[in-house]
Amino acid sequence: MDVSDLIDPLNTAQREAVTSPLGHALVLAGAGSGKTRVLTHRAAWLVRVEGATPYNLLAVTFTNKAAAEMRGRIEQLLGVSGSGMWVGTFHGLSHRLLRLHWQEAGLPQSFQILDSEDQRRLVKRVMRDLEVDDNRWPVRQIQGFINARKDAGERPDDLDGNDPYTGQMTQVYAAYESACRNSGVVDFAELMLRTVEVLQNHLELLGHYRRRFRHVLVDEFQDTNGIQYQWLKLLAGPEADVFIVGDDDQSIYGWRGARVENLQRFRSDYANTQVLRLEQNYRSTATILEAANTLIAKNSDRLGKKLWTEDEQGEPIALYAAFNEQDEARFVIERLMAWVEEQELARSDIAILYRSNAQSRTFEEALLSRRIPYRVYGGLRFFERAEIKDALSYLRLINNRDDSAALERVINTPTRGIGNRTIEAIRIAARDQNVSLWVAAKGLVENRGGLSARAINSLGAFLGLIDRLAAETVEMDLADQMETMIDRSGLRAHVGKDRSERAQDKLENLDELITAARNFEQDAVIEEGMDTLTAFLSHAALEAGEGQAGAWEDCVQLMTLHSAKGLEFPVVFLVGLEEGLFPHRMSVEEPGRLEEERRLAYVGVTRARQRLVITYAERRRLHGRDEFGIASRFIRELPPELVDEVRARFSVTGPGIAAGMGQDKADSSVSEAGFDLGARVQHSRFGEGVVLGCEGNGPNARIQVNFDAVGSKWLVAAYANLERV
DNA sequence: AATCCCTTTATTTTT
DNA sequence: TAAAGGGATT
Repeated sequence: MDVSDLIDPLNTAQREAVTSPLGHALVLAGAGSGKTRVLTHRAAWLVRVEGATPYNLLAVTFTNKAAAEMRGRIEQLLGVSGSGMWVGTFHGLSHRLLRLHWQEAGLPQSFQILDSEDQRRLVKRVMRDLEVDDNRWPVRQIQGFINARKDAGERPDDLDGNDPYTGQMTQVYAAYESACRNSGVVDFAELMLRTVEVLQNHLELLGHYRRRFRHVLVDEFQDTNGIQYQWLKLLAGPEADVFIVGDDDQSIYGWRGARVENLQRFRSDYANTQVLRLEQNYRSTATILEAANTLIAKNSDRLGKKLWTEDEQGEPIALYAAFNEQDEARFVIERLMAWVEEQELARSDIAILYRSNAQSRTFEEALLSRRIPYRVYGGLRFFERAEIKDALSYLRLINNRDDSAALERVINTPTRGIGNRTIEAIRIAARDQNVSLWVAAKGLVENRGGLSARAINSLGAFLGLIDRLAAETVEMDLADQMETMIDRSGLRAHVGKDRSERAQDKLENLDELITAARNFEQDAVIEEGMDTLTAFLSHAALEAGEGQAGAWEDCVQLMTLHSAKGLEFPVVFLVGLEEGLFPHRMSVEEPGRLEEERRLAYVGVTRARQRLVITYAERRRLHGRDEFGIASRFIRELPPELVDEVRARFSVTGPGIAAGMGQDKADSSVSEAGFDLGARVQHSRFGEGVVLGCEGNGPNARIQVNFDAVGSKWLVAAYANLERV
């Protein structure tokens, strides 16, 4: 049997992991050590050498993107495609299981999935019903509580609500649950919890899956939470071999319930776990790697791992202390422009990484003004847009009239004379009779009870419209159904009336949705027992799509450190390394959270392949006021000999006097040798220009001047003989 | 139903 | 600062 294609591309440690004897294995895989390759090759190895079939595999990850990549690579190695392999995200696989066993799970056959926004709205509505003051009890906080409880596997009955806080939270939790039940909807956490419960309560199902899944593989294990761990433990029965890959140093989601301890716990729960380490890094230069190692060594409680590379030393890490955030952006962009030109780098080879989203703005403005294409990751995703969710809500109602979350969303969108009072009356009726909003509304119309004739009319018209459209579109294919709903509900006209410049975008989004439906119908493999509409709605909730179109253009990449995990770039700018910003002020108090920030810095550093530039601003406009920043402790924790400081202040009188920029003239001081950034200067040969920046100090200081006539030039300050104009 | 004005708040995010 | 959400106003 020839397995050279599985084995040859691997190094010794990777090979040892891939070919390890059956049994449990924990692979501690450092950044850039080829963990996805190990995982996929292991899966293929199990089938091609150990006699497993794809049917015996369960492979789990966190994101749709990672799952798709994993599936693709495994299928490629096995030479099969479209197999019945269970490869997917925790939520996707749970969803699949619940669709197959909806009866055992106590769900309606066409149950729908609430995304976070739907969930928040529903929690809020429940709170109104219970008359819980949302000033004292912020909705988001309660939503967080509910999800945290579910992630820990706890139902309201499991909670001890003796103290007022837990008592109040639990009351809302319980009411929220019953609202979900009445509507036939589940939230993301519920997908996990309900799956665990079905398996616990139906041993025949559990036995079936345990007999099937002889080999369980899990990626990014450090990101698992309590319920996901339970889920795995259930599905991977005593007969199964479990192969997990993770990196405790890249655990950056503790704040949303991820438990790094699960790595340790796995080792003690699964006897004879073989622990393997992947420490050879194929991504970064020795300099970058050494910096990363030194930084992460400051954390305690590590499982221990030290990355090494055969790569060359590479360039030192550049550090730039900017005057303020604009100067920071200016520096980053000039530097990246120079590299794109000189080294013929693609713009997409360059990433600007920051701690928080708000920091992207300054960079966007600077990039925009120089007409450099860029792409910001994150933000609103396609299926999360308001007009898209409105359209989907009409379909949800067609699918299931009791979906109160959907009804509430569209009952007066577009406005059709059903105001707050009417909706409130429906809610009260629904609550009193413990029925869905749809049933309550129907009752009100039939009994003509308690509402003005006008309200009854409007409401009756709405109910009739939905019923009629449902009947008329039942035979249509999904895309036609979608189009009919968008048009006949009046949504398209409503969206088109939006007299902001966004109306056009929104209309295009609606068309895009119809196209998405058409493509889905053609391409998607639909689970047994699910109709196309249900499948599409689930797909929309589980896979919210990309944030921005236009990804094909060669763009500079802007994203948070969190979203950069798993990616790599030849050039990385790590910006805003100031105390209070990174590490964030909200994380510096507790040692545990500070360590997570440090891991985040580690993730950032290890994204870079060839060049890493770190910047911070000595002054930054934050929440409308000027804040003075000091360099992040993470900068000090890097080995100084690997860091090359690019000096922007070129005062000869010593450090500490920063030349101010534009906005704050009163505060700017100019040293004898120096010029303000932005100052107009005169050169004997090049004429007049504007000072853009400078590097170095003393006699070696170089000044960059953008001359009106000849453009930007670097000049040695000592010889330039610049005169202020 | 739309508009205005006030208050509040400002990490990280996938499913 | 600025954006978003809520309440009151028109």
